[in-house]
Amino acid sequence: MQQLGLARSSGDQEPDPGGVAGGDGNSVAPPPPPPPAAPPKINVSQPGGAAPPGPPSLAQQDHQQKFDEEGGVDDGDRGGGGGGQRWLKEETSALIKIRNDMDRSFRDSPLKGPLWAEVSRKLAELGYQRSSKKCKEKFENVYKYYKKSKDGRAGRQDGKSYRFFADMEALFSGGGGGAAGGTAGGGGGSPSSNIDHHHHHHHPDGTAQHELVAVRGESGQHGGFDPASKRWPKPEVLALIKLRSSIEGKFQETGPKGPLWEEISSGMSCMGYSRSAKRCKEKWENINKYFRKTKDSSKKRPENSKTCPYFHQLDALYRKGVLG
DNA sequence: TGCCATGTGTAAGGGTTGGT
DNA sequence: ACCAACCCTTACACATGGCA
Repeated sequence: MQQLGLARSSGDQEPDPGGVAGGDGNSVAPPPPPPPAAPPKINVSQPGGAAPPGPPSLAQQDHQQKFDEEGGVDDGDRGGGGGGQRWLKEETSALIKIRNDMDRSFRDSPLKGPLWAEVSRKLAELGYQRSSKKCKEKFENVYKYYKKSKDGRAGRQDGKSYRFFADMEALFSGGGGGAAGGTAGGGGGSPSSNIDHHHHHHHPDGTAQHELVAVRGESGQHGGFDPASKRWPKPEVLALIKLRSSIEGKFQETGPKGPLWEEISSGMSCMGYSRSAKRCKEKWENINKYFRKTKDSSKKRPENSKTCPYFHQLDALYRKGVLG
């Protein structure tokens, strides 16, 4: 998740990405008025102001500072005074439930920031003060443990003993998302996108084509195609590369390129992928950008590198002179 | 005007660190 | 072992500026 560090350094505007959408964190989705009830905030594990782990780097310090400011003002992650960083069991369960209830929104919205602000707000209504960032972070960590347990990579032999396993299972295994609106499973937030939810893509606007794509568009690492997601599944990228390189000759000719991208878009459409000419062009530019970047920087790129999966395709095409 | 390169902001995945 | 917090990296969409 987080490129939090980076995001912070630049936008620091608040751990909360929602900033973009208009307001959260500092300004974004201002946390609602403090809940009537005083937060339980019993979790005090780090007396007297939880010292940041380890020697903070400059960036860290900066972050820490901002974070403190933030915490002090609106989100107050540490309740009444101090260091209460640890999440209570009930608190975590509440978080999971809220996230579960909002699953639909998480899947449909490309911007999660405001949604985490909403989660934070709902949590506050229950008396737990946690910033949107903390909610997001906590959920991601819970998800990591859940996934680890599920994969049997947990420390214990009985991986499924993770205390919140059941809660998470309810959310991801199909039973949960229910409350959120029908489609179970998928999950949308960050972590959930990682889960196998190929069959749950009934986007409100879901067209037959989307369904088709959902079936064929399984990207290796990111699961199925999600209409709500802008991400290009690997097969789709490969299709684009194939189409684009097949008419490279036309691109070499002078003249407007727009029609060519329209042609590619149509070709994509024939293959079951719905992408506008503009998107195709944009994606093409991006993958080439990454390709060049990767090629320039990583002379030591491992053959089986998982990143930039189309590296070899592009590399081969450039070598052959198909592209140029 | 269209293309291209570059910058920015955000999302997401994986991993690490240090305290409990 | 669990957990909170953080770091790093990749990927994407969108905006912008330079250039032919």
